[in-house]
This record gives sequence, structure tokens and C-alpha cells, in this order.
Amino acid sequence: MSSALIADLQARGLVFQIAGEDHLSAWLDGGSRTLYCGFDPTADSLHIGSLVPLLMLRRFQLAGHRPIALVGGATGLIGDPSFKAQERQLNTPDVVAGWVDKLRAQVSRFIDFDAGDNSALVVNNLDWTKDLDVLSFLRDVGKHFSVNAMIQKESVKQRIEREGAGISFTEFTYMILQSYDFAELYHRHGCGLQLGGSDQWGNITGGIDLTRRMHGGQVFGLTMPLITKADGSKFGKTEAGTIWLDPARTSPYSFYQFWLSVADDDVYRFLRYFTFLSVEEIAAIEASDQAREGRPEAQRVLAEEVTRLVHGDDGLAGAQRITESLFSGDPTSLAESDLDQLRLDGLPSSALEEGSLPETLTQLLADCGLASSGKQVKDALQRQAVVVNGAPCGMDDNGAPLTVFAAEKALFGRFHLVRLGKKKYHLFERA
RNA sequence: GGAGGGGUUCCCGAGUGGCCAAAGGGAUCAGACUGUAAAUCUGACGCGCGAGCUUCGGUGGUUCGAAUCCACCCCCCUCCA
Repeated sequence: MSSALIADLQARGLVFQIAGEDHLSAWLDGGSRTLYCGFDPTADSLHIGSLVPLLMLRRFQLAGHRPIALVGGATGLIGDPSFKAQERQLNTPDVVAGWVDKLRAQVSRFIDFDAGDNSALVVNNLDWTKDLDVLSFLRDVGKHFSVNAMIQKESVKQRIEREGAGISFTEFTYMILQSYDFAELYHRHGCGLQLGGSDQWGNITGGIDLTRRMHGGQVFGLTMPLITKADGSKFGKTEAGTIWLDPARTSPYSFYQFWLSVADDDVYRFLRYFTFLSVEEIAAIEASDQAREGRPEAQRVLAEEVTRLVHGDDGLAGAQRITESLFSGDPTSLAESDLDQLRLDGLPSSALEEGSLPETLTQLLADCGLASSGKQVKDALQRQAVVVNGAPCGMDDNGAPLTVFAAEKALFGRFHLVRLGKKKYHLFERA
């Protein structure tokens, strides 16, 4: 049953490397196994870069295994140097502790804690490192590591070899800490497999070696490929920055929009990575898209599936309401209740006070966050790309916000819906 | 502690006294074409509607004028001890 899992993961392109490949399938087939993946707190929320591993834990759980999500309360204090070009700024312990709490909650939504024998677990590696004293650490753990081997790891090579880089002892030691996690989880929970991104290979194999040396245990590692985009730009970033999993940082609407605008060249691959649709179903979607003229269905399916996974049915419904209101038909023909709903669903909005309007549209629209600077608004104005309640504005209107936002032009006497470009909207409600 | 090499606008990276708000590339934004895609073309890309204002690790200095020269300081890298 579980070698079927590995076969499925391979078909999805989710397997990059396996440590112990010859025996992993047999081990998985031998019963319900325990596995883990770590998430370090580097911010108060995970972003979509962590989505593949999170879903991976779930895939294993659905196949009958027991997933452990490890939150790096300890490793987060050190900073993983793997493939990082530069030493990172340390965060203070109380800040990291706050982030740990947030991540714990976030991670928990993807795995099932009420699944009987294979119920999930969330652990924090600070629990077994905070009382570890230096001498014990150096004698019991450090003694198993060869610096010669550590500096050979590809993940730190550029830091060691590259002119202008460098690595502190603190970050260099990260690998040992993470390795110790694996050994500890093996010891405590019989955990025998660690998942991670392809950048984690060095840390994972370190943990495999340490587990063998400390406990004589044979454990496995599996890495997933780095998510790439066909055009070479970085996955997971947009103009607005990172796509976060926290709805307070990236609204379900923006999240949905992100997936909706995935390039054709990436979308079927992303369906395999980010959804639980079977590879056959995905192939069927691809085939029918190819047979169709015009716009493919895949992006819509992808956006629906992933938004539902991360934000639930309600988040998805809200995102779809906004999308349909704004992109199909005339937004100015919306009912008053629809406009209220848009705001509740998370369409960017703010109050508009006629008495305290800035002197220019450039300033008003930059202030509300629709554009990051007045220059962008100016550029849009010059191209008639700013539309207020359906009426395009030009540079001539820039100095007259009172006219553009006149009370008699408001929808239902309350709303001004501003569009900048094709995709960015902001709703003003008169105060 | 010694010797040498560096720190430029989001990133990479040119720039060694005025022609520098600073080449080029990437990323990003907007327009055209489309399918809220890709590719392509056009424009923007420190801030400001504008006059203009503020930048090139920091602080002082030389000069009519400094990212560029000098002094000191901070940080990073390499080698030596």
C-alpha cells in the first residue's frame, strides 16, 4: 500500500532524492510508520514555500502513517545556512517564541490529530535542546560529526569557498542541531523518516548518520524538488511580496488570485504538487484543456483546490465572490449588499473622509496601498488605467480628488470602487 | 595582532572629481496584443503632480563641485600569527 504512495509521489514529481531508497518502500509497507518534517520560525507565518512539505505530511497520513510536524523553536534561534548566500540576522528569543506559537497553529491545520493510531503530533525542538548543556552537547553529539565531512556539504560550500561570503560557527552548527532532532525523534517516537526540501538533503543525511551512531537505528530521508517556474522567476513572490498562508497577511482573495494567474507552462505541474487530485484526473484536465479553444480550466481548478486546502470552504467562497464580482461583468452594477460583502470578504478597503482628502489622486491612491508610490499612480493616470466607479481618470484629474470622489458619484451614496490596472482594486467607503 | 580585498539605488553589478538619481541585466508595475496566461513591443522603476528634494556603510574634511580624494570609525572577506 505504501510503495504505492512512493510511486504516486514519484509520478507527481514530488521526489527529488531518497536516502535509503532500496529499503524505504518495504519499510513503509511494513506498517504504520512515523515520519517528520521541520518548519523553522523565520516569520510569524509560513508562506507557500512550505506548502509542499505540509501537504506531504498529509499525503503520508492519508496513506496510514503518523506525521510529526516539528516547529523549530531551537533551530529558529540559530538560522539554517543551507544554500543561503549570507549569514542571517539573529532574531531575539521572545520574538522566535511568538512565531513558534503561530506556526504551531498554522501547521496544525494540515494534519489530523484525531486519526486513531496514526494521529499527528506537533513538537518543538526547543523542548529537548534548551536544557542541553554545552559540554554534553559537544561530547555526546558533536563527537559524532566530522568537520571534514561537514565542510564538504554542498549546502554550505558556497559559504566556505566563495569570496566575500563566510559562515559563523553558530550557523555552521545548525546541521548538528537538526541532526540531533532526527535522532531524538527516533528515540522518543520511533520516527524513521524525515521529509524536507531539496536544500535540506545535507541536514537530513546528517541526521541519518547521527541516528545510526547514537542509537544504531536505520532511518530514511526524502527530499522534494525546489518549486520552479517555467520563466525562471522566483516562485511564490508577486508585486505585493510573499504569498503567506496567514489570511491576515495574504487575504484568501489574493491567495486565490495568485493561483489563478499561474502560467500555463506551470499549471499542470503545480496541480500535481499542490492538490490531492490524482495524476489521472490532472492528465484528464490537461487533455481537455488542450482540446479546448481559449482559456484553460486548470488554473481555476488549482486556485479552488489550494485555496480550499489553506483557507477552507468559507475562504474560498469569499475569494470567488470577489473574483466574480470584479472580473465578470460590470462591477459598478453590483448591489449594495454585494459591495458590503466584498469588503467583508477581504477586498482591500478604507474609509474616505471628504474633509481630509489629500490634494492629489497620486497621494490618495499611494496612501491607501493601491500603488506603492505616487509615480506608479502617475504612470497609470497617464495611460487612463485608473478607473473610479467605471469612469477612467487621466492626469487632468490628479489635482481634483474632490471632483473624482464627489458624493453624488458614489455608489449607493457610500462607495467608490477604484481600479488601477487590470487587477488591482480598492474600495473606499465614505465616512 | 599583521597584510591585503571589499561595502553602490529590491537583487546582481558598472561607475575613481563635474556630462551621476548614478550604465547594464534581473525582478516588479502600467499600456498594447491576449485568456486576469506566456512570448513580444512600449513606458515606468529613490521621493514628489510639479518646482524640486534626499541617496552610493558611518562621521568629519579637502574642493566652486565628491559615489569618486583625505582622516577616523563600523561591518564583511582572504591570507598570516
